[in-house]
Amino acid sequence: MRKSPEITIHHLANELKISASTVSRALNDNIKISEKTRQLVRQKAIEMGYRPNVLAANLRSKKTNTIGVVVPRIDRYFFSSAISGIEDYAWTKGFNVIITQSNDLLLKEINCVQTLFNNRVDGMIISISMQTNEDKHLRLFSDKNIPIIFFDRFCPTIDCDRIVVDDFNTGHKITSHLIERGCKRIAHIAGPELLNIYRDRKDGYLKALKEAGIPVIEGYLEITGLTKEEGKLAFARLMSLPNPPDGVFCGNDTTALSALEYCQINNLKVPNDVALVGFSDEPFSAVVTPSLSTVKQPGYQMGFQAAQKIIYRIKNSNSIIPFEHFILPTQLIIRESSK
Amino acid sequence: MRKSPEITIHHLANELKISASTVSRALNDNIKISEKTRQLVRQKAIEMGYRPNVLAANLRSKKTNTIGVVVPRIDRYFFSSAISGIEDYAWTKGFNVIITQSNDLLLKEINCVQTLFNNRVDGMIISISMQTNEDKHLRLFSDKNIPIIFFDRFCPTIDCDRIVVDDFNTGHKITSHLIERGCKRIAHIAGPELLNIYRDRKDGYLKALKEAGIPVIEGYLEITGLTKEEGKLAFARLMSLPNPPDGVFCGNDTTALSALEYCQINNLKVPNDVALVGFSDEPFSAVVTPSLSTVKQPGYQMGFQAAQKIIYRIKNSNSIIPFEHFILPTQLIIRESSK
DNA sequence: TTATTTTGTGCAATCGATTGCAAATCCATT
DNA sequence: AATGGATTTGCAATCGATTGCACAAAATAA
Repeated sequence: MRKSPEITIHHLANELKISASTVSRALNDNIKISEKTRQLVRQKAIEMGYRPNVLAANLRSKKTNTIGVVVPRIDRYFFSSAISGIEDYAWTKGFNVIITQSNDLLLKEINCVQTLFNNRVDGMIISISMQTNEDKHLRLFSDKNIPIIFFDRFCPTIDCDRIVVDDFNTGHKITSHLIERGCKRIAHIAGPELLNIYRDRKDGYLKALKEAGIPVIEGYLEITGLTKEEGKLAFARLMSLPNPPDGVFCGNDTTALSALEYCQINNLKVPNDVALVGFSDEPFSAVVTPSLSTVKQPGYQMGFQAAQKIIYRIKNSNSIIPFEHFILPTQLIIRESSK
Repeated sequence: MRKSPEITIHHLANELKISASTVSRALNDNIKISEKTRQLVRQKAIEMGYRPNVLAANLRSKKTNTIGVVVPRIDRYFFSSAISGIEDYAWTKGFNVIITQSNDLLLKEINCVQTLFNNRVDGMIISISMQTNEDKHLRLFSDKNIPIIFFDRFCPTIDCDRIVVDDFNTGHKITSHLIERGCKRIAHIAGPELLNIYRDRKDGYLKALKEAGIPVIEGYLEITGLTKEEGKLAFARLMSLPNPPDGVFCGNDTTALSALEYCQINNLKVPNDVALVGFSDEPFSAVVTPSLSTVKQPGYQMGFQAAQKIIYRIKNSNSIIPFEHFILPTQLIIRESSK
């Protein structure tokens, strides 16, 4: 294990017979340094294989050039594509990205946030867990004016930037679509009331029904955790009602898929016996049979934009920028399951 | 913007009328500190809301408690689940994870590695890009004895730990399976020769044919980038041969899916006209019609294990541990497309 | 030539924690 | 009470870069 002497600005300074401060300034393109010495230092730095010690610089400048990310699960397509967007933009600005996952557990989320805080990330991009019903951990950041940006799932009691899709109107759009295609009895498998996204989708559903003069039938609204299993059970309950629905708006693609599987097993024709619409446009939705109508959420863009916004805030932390709530459009994709 | 005075060990020291060194040691459970003062310091730290400055500690100790990860794309299920595994384990050991993606470009990969190096990660877990045909950037790490662990796709010229699946035997297994089910003319859509995984799969394919005494037919081996588009073209070429195959081993599930789509459009029955097997068990593979035979790769476990190994190495950097090549088993999942 | 700017560099403190070595304290033993 | 040894604690240097302020050098003006 041969020791490689790590080159510091002091080594450069010695070689060039100038002070370390000058070296530091030269490397940072400080205007007070003459072009001549700047070149000299540059040259020497390359020659000696100098590499700046990020840690020391961070300690002094109290910046880490790092943004923290908390998502429920990394391996879900919507989130991984958002992360991809975050990483791609952060990259261009020389920022690092630390990823953590909450597994949709409040306790783990608190832990993640705490870790990011301790590691002094310059900002945090977060999509909260299904259990998050408190905001104490998030205040760690907001109290210290460290930027937070929520994407998709947000905590309403924290005042900061948000990037979401228009879940309300999308829920409305989906329901209207089912009505237009002739469905008379439309049910909805919703997610936890706690989360804005599921609440909004449900409200959009209710509004569309109301506008069309369709009464909400007892038992047509299922509130679940939107897992495969819960979806299957909820759909089974719906279909064994005395008057089962002929159209179901599923809270996500996973539950729509379980519904599809239930139909296959029970010999129900989709969309003729019951039409189905999901949410998120998972990679499988386009390729199942029948293909699944769903809503495309711009995951990558949301991540990209969140990164843009947070880095902008970090770089302009002295100026007061009013918080913004970005609402990105969704795209209803009508496929076989509701044609 | 009210300034919150950041508490340091010096503040604690002042309050307790002891030295900062004692505080530091007490907080780090140094044995030379009496139980009494240890408790006192602990108490005070909580009371004053002390939080250690990770940056300062890192600077001094030359450790960052961070591992860097480079994957071709974050939003591919195999990789995102591997990352999930890495994150889950690293979490338990108090390590952070910095994620970067190469987008399967050598240049970007070099950049990623450089950044991780500059940020002084304690170790790097990497799956190389499709273009990687040099190792200079990787030597940055190996030359300085900073641990590298490859997973899935590795660079053969760098001597270090690897975690891979047995692509050769899996390729063999897939091909044998096609032979056993009665296929007489078996083609293979392979990936770039550069990558071990694709080369091994192809060699397994060839070996199985040889063992069965089946000659390799001219034009039955397509080498592609394994994208959806290239897959479709390659499959089309195969099917328009004078003597088209009745079984195709596709290099991954994406190309298997394009094959499936081609068959649907061209009215070919799967598996009767042509049987298909993919690789990776993407989420969509189980739910397409017909469902896709494929191979399950333990992405999560590979990530988890890579994290275990690298953290072990980091914590035992003074001792010499011989490099290991872990070969994890795969699971052939036979579904409708090759039944 | 002298006075006044402008421009370029250096000094030394600082960021917050860690650590080798020395010094101080404690307790037991003679 | 004095000595010896074990146990605790403090001093001060260190990690490597940044930065306010002072000062020197060069350029300009008087």
